[in-house]
Amino acid sequence: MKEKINNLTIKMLAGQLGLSVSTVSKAISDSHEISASTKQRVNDLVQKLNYVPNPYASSLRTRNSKTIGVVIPEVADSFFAQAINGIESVAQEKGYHVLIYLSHENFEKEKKILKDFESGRVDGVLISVAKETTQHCHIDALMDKAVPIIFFDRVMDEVTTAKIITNDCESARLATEYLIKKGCNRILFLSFSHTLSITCKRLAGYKKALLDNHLKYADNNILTFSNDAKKDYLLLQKKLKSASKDVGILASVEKLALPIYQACEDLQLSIPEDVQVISFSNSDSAAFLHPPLTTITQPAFEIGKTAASLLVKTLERKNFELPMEEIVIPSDLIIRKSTLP
Amino acid sequence: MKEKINNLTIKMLAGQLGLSVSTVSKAISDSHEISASTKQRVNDLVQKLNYVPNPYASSLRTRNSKTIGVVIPEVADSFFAQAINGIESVAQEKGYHVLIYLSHENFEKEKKILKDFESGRVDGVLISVAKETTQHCHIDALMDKAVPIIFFDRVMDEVTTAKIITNDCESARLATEYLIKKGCNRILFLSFSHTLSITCKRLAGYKKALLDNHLKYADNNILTFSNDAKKDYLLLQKKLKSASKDVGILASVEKLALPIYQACEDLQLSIPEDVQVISFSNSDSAAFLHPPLTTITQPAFEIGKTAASLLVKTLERKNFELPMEEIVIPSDLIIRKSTLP
DNA sequence: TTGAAAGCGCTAACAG
DNA sequence: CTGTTAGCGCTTTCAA
Repeated sequence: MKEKINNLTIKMLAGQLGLSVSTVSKAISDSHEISASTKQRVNDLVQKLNYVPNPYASSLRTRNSKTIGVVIPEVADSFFAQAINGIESVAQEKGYHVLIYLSHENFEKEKKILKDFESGRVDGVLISVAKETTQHCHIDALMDKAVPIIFFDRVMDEVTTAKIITNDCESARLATEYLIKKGCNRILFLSFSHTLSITCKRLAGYKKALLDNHLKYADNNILTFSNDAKKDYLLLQKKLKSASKDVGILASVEKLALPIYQACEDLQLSIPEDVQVISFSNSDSAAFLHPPLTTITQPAFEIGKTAASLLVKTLERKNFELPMEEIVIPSDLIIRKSTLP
Repeated sequence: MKEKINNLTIKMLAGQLGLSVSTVSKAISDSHEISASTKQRVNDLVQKLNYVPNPYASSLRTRNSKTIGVVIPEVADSFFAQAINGIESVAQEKGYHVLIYLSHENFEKEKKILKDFESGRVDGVLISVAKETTQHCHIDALMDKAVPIIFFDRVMDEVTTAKIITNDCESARLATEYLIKKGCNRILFLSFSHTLSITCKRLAGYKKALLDNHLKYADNNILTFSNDAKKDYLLLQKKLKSASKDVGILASVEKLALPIYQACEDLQLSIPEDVQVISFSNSDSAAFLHPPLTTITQPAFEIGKTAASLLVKTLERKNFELPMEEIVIPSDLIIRKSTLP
């Protein structure tokens, strides 16, 4: 293996220029203490020798890393992909670095990740919690170390910090009502967690719509998916088989949509004639499914961007107080052909 | 803002235990020089006080960061999402951290990102180059600083280093031949770059299939998309309109597939009767498009995982030589209904 | 406007 | 087996 090259240091620059280390340091950070001509000389040499400062030495000294930690359950979901885009857009603009971690919906992994953040590796954290996460000790521990942490999408109500979310309850209510108006008298709600903030709120919206429209709520219309794709699929099939006419489905997350299409195909049920479907989804291909899927589409990029902006603001300004409440960016109900005209 | 808490240091631990700093340091890293009983005492206190070492101090001293840099053009593409998953899986296992950067297909951004890597921020780099990237000065500069860099998917032939790719040429050849066998006598090749390794190789495979099957190659069957979605779409429509019967399309990247469906819908062309379609795609929803899309599906997770494993191996073992050639992991041609039976 | 010196928290010779 | 010491490369008083 190639030997690691002896990297350029400020000390070497100082040597070449006949200046002191501190002067060079100040010149590089464009301090007002330094004369224009010295800055010029320093910067010329920096350019010429292609000097790149060691960020870790700087971090050690200044106690900040210009790095934010992003913790998400998975990447292979359009929502999170777009949210990362939003986060990255502000990171790139503001000169921050993005460390990414996947919890894979697992609480222990999430804990381990946050534990590491107590080291000072990151200046702040953006998190969308795992499905399994019901406690917040790991988050509290981090906050105790004064590491700002902002939730996005999947939040914990019990923790007092900024939360960037969409109008989960209201958009689920709207979608459910839409299904009712289109003639569904039985509506299945597909979920994949009892505890996640987003599924609770979306379920609440679903319930509210039923109530508003004088339909009775029944537990057996709620399907909670496990992680066992096969088992989940069979459950869905069973429900669909036993359902009468005029059934609707509201899928509370993107990945639940495709199994519905699969099940309908296998059972020879046609969408939307036999079953109408609406799903939370940010996937581009929703419009090209057969039939095109009516979706609740979340402002994923915006959510990521807003969360990151807020975090960076908190980090930059000594006096900026992290707003402790929720910021809600509404979703869109996009009507396509999986619901009746 | 909350004041930053005075973090625990090895020095404080040493003080409490009546040991020297170096003993504690060695105990924590489980050095053989330290007695079991001392290790026990140290670890108990570490546990009790919840000590987390400062990674940047350690990095500064050891000159490595346990961090890898990942540079990709975008995240909102199933291939890259899955590749990140693969990368993260080995990072998590091996205790590495993943810094992620998006080039947005832009050469200047990519250059800036790699330039920063010269600082020692990362121990190694995994990159899939931007569409605009045709030079490799930025990569050479990094390699000169002995930072291992491995290409995945989109490589540069001119650079001598490890490259993890799929069998681009062969799978495109296979797909093209499949279209020919199914009766296409004119096949459009949709590309979005003249220069990218993957598009060149896929085009070569396409050409080879034509040659093997005594079809003549025509430049006007090659559609190169710009970034102007509207213009691209009109171009595609125009081509499709002017095409006779028995036309096939091979889309060389995932994001080109949906516009084809859109265009066929708008022009009232039916797939696969009027036009047969095959696309490179890793999207789950391919199977649920209307009609289900025949795809060349790349081993995205595997590619990411292999690239990351190789990088980590290079980093861990002083004597491990980065293999300088290509590792090819084949793609699958998954036949669905966008091609004739 | 510049420089000397101390030190961020950790590791690694080296000595004991 | 444990301790002393000298930095890693940078920033930051403080003094000149």
